[in-house]
Amino acid sequence: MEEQRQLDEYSISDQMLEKQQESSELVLSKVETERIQRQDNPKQLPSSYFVSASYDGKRGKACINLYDPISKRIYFWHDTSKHKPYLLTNLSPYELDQLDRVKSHPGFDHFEQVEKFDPLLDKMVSLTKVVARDPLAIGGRPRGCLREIIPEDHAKVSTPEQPEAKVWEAAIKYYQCFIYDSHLIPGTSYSIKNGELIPATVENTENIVEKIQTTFDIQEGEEKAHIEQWAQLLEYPAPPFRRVALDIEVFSPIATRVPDPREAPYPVICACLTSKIDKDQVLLLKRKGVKDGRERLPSDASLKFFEQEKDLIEAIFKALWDYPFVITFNGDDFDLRYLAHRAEKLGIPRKEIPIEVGRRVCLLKSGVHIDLYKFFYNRSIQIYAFSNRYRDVTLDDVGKALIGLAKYDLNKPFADLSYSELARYCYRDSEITLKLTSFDDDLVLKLILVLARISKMPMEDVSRQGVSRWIRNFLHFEHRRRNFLIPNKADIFSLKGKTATTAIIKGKKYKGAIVVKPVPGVHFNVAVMDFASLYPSIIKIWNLGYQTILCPHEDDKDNIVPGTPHWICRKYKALESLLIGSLRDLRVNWYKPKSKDKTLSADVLSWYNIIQSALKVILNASYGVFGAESFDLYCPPVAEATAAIARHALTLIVKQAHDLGIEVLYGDTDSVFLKNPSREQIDELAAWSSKELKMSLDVDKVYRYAVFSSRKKNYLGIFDDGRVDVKGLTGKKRHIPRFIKDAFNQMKSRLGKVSSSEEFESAKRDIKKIVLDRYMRLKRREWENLDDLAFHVVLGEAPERYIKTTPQHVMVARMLKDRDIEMRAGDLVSFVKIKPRDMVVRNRREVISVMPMQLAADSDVDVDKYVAYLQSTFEQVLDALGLEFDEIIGLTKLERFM
DNA sequence: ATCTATGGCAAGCCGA
DNA sequence: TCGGCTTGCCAT
Repeated sequence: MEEQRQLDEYSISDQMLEKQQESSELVLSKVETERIQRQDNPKQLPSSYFVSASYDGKRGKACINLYDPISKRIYFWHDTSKHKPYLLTNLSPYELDQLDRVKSHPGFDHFEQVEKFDPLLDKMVSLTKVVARDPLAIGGRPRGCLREIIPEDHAKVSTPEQPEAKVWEAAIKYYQCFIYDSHLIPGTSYSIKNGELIPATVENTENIVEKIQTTFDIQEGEEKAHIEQWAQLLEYPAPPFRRVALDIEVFSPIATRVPDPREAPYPVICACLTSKIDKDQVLLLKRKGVKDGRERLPSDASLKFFEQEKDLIEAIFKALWDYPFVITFNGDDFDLRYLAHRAEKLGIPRKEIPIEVGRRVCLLKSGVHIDLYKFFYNRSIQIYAFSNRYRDVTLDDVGKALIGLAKYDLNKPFADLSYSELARYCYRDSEITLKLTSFDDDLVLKLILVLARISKMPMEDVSRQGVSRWIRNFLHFEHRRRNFLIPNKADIFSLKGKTATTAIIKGKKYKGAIVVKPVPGVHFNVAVMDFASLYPSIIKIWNLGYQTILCPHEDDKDNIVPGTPHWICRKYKALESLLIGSLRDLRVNWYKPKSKDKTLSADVLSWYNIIQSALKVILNASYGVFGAESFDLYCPPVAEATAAIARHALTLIVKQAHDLGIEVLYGDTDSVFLKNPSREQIDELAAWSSKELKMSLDVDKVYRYAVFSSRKKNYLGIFDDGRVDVKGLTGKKRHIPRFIKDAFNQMKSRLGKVSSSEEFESAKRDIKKIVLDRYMRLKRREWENLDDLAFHVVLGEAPERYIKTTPQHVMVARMLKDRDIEMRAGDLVSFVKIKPRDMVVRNRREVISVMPMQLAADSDVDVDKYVAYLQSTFEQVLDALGLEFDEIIGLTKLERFM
């Protein structure tokens, strides 16, 4: 059966390929029509991945995109049930009847009475479900939708003593609503049998889930059931993704300016489509006066010239119709948007354009578009999935950091490039884009797939939206599954919005973590113990959630969170606690250890590593979202309680360590640094933590020695193998000039070679030499390259938005603007420090002490400023080593006199 | 339209 | 001149 089906699929796709190859022009629409018909609502479909969802306005139905990993095609399935968009309201059908604009609303369908459990009020409530024919009738339009009409109109007809009309669940995207109500899980497989969608199961998965279950035998009831459900999702295999990466280049008369994609005023001059499986395509537009050039393309790419831009674009579109996954870097805002508008301008009919242009996104009509810029821009992804390995979210920087592939350097504008130079440049971009999805066994796409499963979101959304949306959506899913009313943000806040602690930082909502003052000096044999996943553990163990904190039960008011007046419910388990807690357990007790288990095959290891990093990303954000106003279940006391319990736990651990006779050198939030502890002491402390705090405290790392100054969040830790952890020191910050950073790194590697206190003396001598050498080179103005002295600071905002002060990098941006170089929020500004001088900047006289790199000369440099930087950078470490900067350089002054 | 949190350090601006 | 405030970058 299986084989037969495969053959059929392949023969169909082969035929199609041939057809397309026969004549590349005009046939497109015919072929496409045929294909779309075949793709649309097949009566039968073997197990295929639910990758995306949308609302089909023409049919008034939710539409699911299914990716068949065998034929490697996308198929569409439309909802066959009577599911419709709706909202909930406290008005009865009778009351709603009085509101003219409701029943006469063109999108209105009918009323239903429903019972839901309200987690805020802790009781069942009777509500009316107002069902509509299309989602826009519920909300989404600027005016005149039901979610606004109901409260507005009711206020007009009701008496003051009547309760006001409220609506719930009225701002949920329709396809999400459909996913929740139908219990569909994006990222997993479904087959179609006789037109109906059926969940698919994989036998092998079941076995592993069983194994996981036995690991968690200690857990009981609900918790265990959830662990099992998550495990089932996560163990489910991932398909091979058939994909193409696209990059285009557009002509621009002004070299520094990228044409506006909404206008699409100039021709597309080059496009590259890279898949590495099919033949890569380089498409070039013939233009007058352009040289061929000599640069060579990889032999597996095919080069094609077009006389007409329209033909070139149609060739791109052919691929966009064909591939189930299309990868771009900034395609939402540029490539796809430009192509769509340009195509329209050239008279290509709308229905032959494969792109759906949205306000902020560009989606594909027959596939999934992943814009890697959006994905890598996500701070949680940047920090927790890729440990800050890339700094700027540019193709060049991300490419260099993750796959070691940089963009081609261009030293002239596009207009001056030969065909081969242009092709090589564009091809490299598409190559980087593709490889960013394929490295480490398709890590990025699999990560997106796993996140789609957890969050219950389509792959497109999960790759574009932030972690707070992911968390919100799986909580929404759970609410619907249990017939819980999803509360309004305002209601949570008015009932449970007040925090009771004062933050140390001005302007913050509540008090955060503790940092233990470090013991300055050099300490040998330092063990760092930390709580595994502290905040998620607290949320789990203390049953935190908007429902359970400050609950309405009198007899729970004595169940107090230490350090706060808040109390916690004992009667119900909070959904947040349950879901975040079970994800935590799975990561800590299964996926994290398994991802390091050498007995597993490479495939399984890499898959487990993907899962554990997906969990890490979610868990690390899971506390913060409760303190984020943008989060739909915003509940500051939950965040506050989490932080308070963490302070409590850390304080107790520090005290307990002390009682066990261990010296605590330092601690931050969830960690304690222990000086030369014995095995027994470590075990005792860990045992005490499990018993008294119900949290596991493990040895995270051991330093051969650590160097502390008196500053918090500032230290060096040297591992046994000579690697050096540098935390918080100025020498590692990215805005510091390379000239200083280099010296700092020399010191760092020298410290890595020290293995005993006896060896310190010679290391100190070398370090003195390093510092002195830098100092002398500065004084003698002996730097190799002015760039080495550049500071690099990111503009947090647009230059004109700095009102209160004018920081140096902003001054630099303004100086550049006078020379027509525009700097925007997020740009990195590079400058050197100079002796103060008067200058006119933006028509104002200013005293400036900085100079943009573009304008600076060696003679401008204020050497003493750099000496001061050298001093402050090194003092953070010299302090602890018993060295003095002044002495190091003072010595030479004497010597010079002698 | 977009958005997890707070704590800590260094530098520089700017008004008292 | 001092000290509060703003800014950016980092730790967790």
